Amino acid sequence: MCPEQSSNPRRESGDERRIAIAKAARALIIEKGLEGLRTRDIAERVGINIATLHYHVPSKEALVALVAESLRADFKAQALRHPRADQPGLLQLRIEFNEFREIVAEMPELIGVLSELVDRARRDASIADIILPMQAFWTSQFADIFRTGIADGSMRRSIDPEAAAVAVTAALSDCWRPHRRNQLDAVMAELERAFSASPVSQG
Amino acid sequence: MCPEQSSNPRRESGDERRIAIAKAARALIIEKGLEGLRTRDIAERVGINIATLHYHVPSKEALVALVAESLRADFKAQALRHPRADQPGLLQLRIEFNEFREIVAEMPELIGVLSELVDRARRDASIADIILPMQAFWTSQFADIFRTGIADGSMRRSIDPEAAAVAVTAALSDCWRPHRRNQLDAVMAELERAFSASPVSQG
Amino acid sequence: MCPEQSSNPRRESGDERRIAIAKAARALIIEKGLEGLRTRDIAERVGINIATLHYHVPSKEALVALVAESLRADFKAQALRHPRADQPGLLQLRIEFNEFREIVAEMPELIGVLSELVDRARRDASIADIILPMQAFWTSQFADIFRTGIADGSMRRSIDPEAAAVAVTAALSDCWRPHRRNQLDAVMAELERAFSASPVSQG
Amino acid sequence: MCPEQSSNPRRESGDERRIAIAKAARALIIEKGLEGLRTRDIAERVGINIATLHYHVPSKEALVALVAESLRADFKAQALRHPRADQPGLLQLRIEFNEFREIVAEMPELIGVLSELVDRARRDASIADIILPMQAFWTSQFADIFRTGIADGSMRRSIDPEAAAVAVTAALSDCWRPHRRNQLDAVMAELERAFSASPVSQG
DNA sequence: AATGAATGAGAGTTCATTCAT
DNA sequence: AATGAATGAACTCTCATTCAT
Repeated sequence: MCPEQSSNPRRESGDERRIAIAKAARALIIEKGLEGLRTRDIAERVGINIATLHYHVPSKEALVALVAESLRADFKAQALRHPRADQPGLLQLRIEFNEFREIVAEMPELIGVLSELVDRARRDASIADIILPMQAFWTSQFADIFRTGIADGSMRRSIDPEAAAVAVTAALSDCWRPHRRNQLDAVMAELERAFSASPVSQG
Repeated sequence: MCPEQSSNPRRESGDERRIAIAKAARALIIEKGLEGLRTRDIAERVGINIATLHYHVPSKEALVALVAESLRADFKAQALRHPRADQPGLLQLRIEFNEFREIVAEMPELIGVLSELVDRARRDASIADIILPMQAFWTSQFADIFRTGIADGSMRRSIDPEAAAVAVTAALSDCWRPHRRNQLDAVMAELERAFSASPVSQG
Repeated sequence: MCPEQSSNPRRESGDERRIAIAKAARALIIEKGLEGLRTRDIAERVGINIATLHYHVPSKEALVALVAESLRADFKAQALRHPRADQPGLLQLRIEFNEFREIVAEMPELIGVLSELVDRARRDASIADIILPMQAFWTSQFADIFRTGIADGSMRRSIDPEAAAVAVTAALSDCWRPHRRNQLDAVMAELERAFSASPVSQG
Repeated sequence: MCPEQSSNPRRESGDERRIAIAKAARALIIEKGLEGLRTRDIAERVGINIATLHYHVPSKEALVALVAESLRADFKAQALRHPRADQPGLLQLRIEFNEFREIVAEMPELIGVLSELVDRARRDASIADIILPMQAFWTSQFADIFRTGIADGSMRRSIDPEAAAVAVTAALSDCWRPHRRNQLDAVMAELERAFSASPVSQG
């Protein structure tokens, strides 16, 4: 929230600056959208000159790629925090949902920036190269869970793992949007019921 | 000879021009994205001068609102073509899916422009005023269907109508994107199974 | 000299503006060199906004091409003023020299701008396409004169017309430079002697 | 082991660095022109940091002066290699032409950089101070030759030594340009005929 | 002697908008 | 209703130069 919070020394190493630039860019993408992103705003928020920004990140295209990369790094790091091996599929789904809740809570901009980049990936191949594999990876994680759940009997046998995974990631992405945020829990609960095997609860 | 020749006459009534402008703008939004939309490109495509465009649509903000309005008009028109009263909920869901397939086939840009505007609505209140009600209307249609289906027994009783409706619209919107288009049918089929009452198919 | 001499109305036709832009650009190239040419300086001298300049001439590359074109137009116009058909070669050479003196007097910047563009033509194909033919045309005019002079006996028989033409145009171009200007007449006189047939004056 | 290894050591004496910088600058002036010369490109080619370059050569103006100086040094060295005292003027002219051919062959960039600097000298007094004397020296060498040739009867008596020298240096400079290079021999031959006394060959 | 980081000034270009006709 | 010309504000990017180490 407070852009000048960090010590902000006159001189920092290149890596630190690049990280700070990516962070500022992500915040600004959330505020103004990717199309409203201005290099001068980023520089100002980082506390450096516009020319210094270009020293660290040579072009706006490279800047967006940097943001995409930083997104991927966070995403992977998050994915590694919750091992779910050897657990029933339905439980794994719940774990994954909790993980998503954590992401929304701890890095509220991650999903938002991601969906901006997904949009741009449609028209920008260099973004697509970074973003689409991420999206595919996320989807494939859910597909794996569905396959596990079908096999261990915790999920409905008729599930099409790939199609279900698409539906789930789409729903989660959509619920990230502020006007949907309050429906996140209800949607997650509905998705659990939709894929759960338990015919009992359906009476 | 015929004064109403539609092939780009020098002078057209204001309404005709505004419709042509909205149409050109929608096509360009699909091509270049909302952030890549340029008033000059629209004018060129319509075949008028940039100043003439501003005569008909006073500002870019008004232009985007015009696009949103034209979207709403098409959306409502489409919604009225398929009466579904007095049919089982599950069948209504299928009808709605078919309707979506028609939209994708006949007006492939409608959903794309809509999702661009939904994104922008987050940061632009004047767009939100037009777009969010549309989205809400679309979602509420699905919620109604789910309520009907629960009541008539064609759908799973445990459905949360609002949450399910959000999941469905999110999945459909996501499948509109080119790289998901080929998964549309599979996702629709999966959604039908997910909300259908039939315990038989689940063993 | 006085940049604001002309009436400088608020609005002019595109052609008039383009001519004024080319004129201002030529003057500035003489003052600051082609590498010191700034679009903002041109706009200021013409009395228009920088964006207006870009309205008339879309890019700096196009601007330099415009200057090259304007040079060619002036050059051709000048070439047509002095018919030399049916005269002895040596006399034609004198006429050509007088013509050059007129150019230096009336359009002192023409040769200077030309030689700047010749330099740039070495590294810029789009300039080369316009400038090199001009230079070739100028050289070929002298070669023709030498051929005539050899045939009619007014010039030395051993002349290599092409080589002599190169030497003459090089010498004239060089003498255009301010620090050589005062030697122009002496050099021209020397060139006349160098190619004249009259062995008497040498004997 | 050998501390004076010339293959780009980390630390070199100031003079060596300055020589390397001048050499790199000359090559880059040929490639991109004086207006396309960038200090960063020079540093990169020398293999040093941009700040290090500024340590050795404090400003770009000083850099261009350094190039001019290095040009003068090479020029003088070349001039001393061919003594022509006590020979007929026409033969001296041929020797001088051969010398020019050697320069073009051995240091092809020397004339090119020189003519770039001559252009700039028009607008830059500090360059003019170095370059114009060089040019004057070169011209005066030819003027001396012409005076000798007139005196010893090997050249046409009507020659104006100064004017002829200007014409010759201009022609040679012009023929240095790539698109004229193939005409160099023909132009030199023509110049020899133009100043030779031999009326016999004109027969 | 050398360097990574930083910077002010300024470059060309773009764009929605307005003016005069 | 239409248009060519004009514009202010803002954009990304470049470059010679300087600072701290």
